[in-house]
Amino acid sequence: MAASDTPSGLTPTPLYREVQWRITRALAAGEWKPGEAIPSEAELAADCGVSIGTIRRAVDELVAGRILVRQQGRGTFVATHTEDRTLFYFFHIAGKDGSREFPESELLGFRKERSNDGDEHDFGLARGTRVARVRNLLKLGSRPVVLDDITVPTERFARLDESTFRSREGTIYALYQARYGVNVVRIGERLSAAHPPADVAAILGMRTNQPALHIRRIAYSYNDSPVEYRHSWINTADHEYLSDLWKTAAL
Amino acid sequence: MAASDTPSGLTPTPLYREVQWRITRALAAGEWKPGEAIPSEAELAADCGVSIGTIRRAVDELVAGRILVRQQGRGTFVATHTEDRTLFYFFHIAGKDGSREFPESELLGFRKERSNDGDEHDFGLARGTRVARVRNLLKLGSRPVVLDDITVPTERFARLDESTFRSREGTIYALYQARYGVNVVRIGERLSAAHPPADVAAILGMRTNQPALHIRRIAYSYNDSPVEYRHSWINTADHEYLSDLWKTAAL
DNA sequence: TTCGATTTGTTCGTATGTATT
DNA sequence: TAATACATACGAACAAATCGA
Repeated sequence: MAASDTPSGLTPTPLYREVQWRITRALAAGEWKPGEAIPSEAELAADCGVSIGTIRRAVDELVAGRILVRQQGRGTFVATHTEDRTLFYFFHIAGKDGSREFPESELLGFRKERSNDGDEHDFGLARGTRVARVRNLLKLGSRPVVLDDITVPTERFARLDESTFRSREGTIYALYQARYGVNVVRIGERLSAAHPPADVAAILGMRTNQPALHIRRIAYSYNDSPVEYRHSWINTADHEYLSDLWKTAAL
Repeated sequence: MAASDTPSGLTPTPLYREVQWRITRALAAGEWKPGEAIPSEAELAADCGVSIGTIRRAVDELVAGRILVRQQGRGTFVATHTEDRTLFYFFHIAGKDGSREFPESELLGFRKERSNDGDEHDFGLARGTRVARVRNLLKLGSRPVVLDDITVPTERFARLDESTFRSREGTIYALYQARYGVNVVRIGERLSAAHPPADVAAILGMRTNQPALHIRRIAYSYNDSPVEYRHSWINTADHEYLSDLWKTAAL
């Protein structure tokens, strides 16, 4: 690999980071699809003209970032949105009794329109962008707990429509991944407490003078490019939001 | 290092993990104090009878878990509770305008007593344990935002008293670390929305029918041993709770 | 200021073990 | 069984940062 990017005077970028970049770019370009194996370490080493150790070092960080998954004897794979992964990294709601289950999903609304001042204010999304609006309810133990109002710019999602959403199997991010090649790898969330709007309260079986948890979420794909925006309302009568599930492996 | 722990039939524990264990035990035993350097990689390698590469592998995970900090040319150090670290890993409140500042702290109460049913229910802390109760207010921009009700078993904190708390410099975790050798390395938090109790509302300048963010926090030291329990109430009129500041380095 | 010793950071190479197909 | 792929471990060499003589 050409040791090109040395921004004059500064210390040169380590080889393993250049390799990491290269892999990330290939991932973003859809060169290897979710669920597929990427080339073996030996192959990558040959392609990049570096040692296997350097490849491992590059892949290590992508594995830590849950972008790739290694399996001894099989290969290294592009991470997919399985239920397990969702439950652990993208769904932070648990029962106050400690229960941790996968939610049922119910599509309540779908429409297409242009983004407005609210989107710009809440998420920094430029006004006038073509977006789809999705209202989705999540139930736990057959009771409504989370209401998601999703805004997704349609640019990266060709021919996104209601039936696609309604007939999907698995999670919404799995749909993005399988159908549109958009891979959500990280989310950022900002939480506050507030009284829910009347329509939301009605859906969640709350009164409007009861406190609810409100979340603004931005979902990112490779290279921290944002792909989806969400307002969530959560009835925390019997459930909680978990933060720092961490346990960074480090005993 | 003796390859002892091979639970019969299962794959043997990797060497680097045994080394990691050994380092963690030494840390927990206070062999190296926060801020101090641990022995050099070459030294550790000699002591443990393994190669430097294996030492690096062991230390890598501890660095990822923010238990150790490496500095090229200087050495590897036990992490300390600086303001920067606190702001990033243990204080998740930011202004809705995006501002991120270090809070002022004000001690509102201190007493010692025995733990009760509430502690057992909320945190699984055994009844009748000797604990200190600390009420601490955090202000942002000179306005009250977070009220912490802290419960800490006094077993690991010899001669903990109010004046120690009041006259401390820096954060509470820095106090634990500097004065009692107790190093908080990880926290787990559970969030919900609720109406604040009257006394809390008064302190935070809220009405009791306004929604507030409530957090149950458990702070852990090495080996996931819990050292402190906390109830926090947050006025989210102008502030939010940030989750997944992540950016796991993985571009 | 210079220099040398120390320490971590990067890269390479090799050998062997374990899991999968 | 054999081939493939990742996992572990060792060693060597040099680069870069730090610090004290």
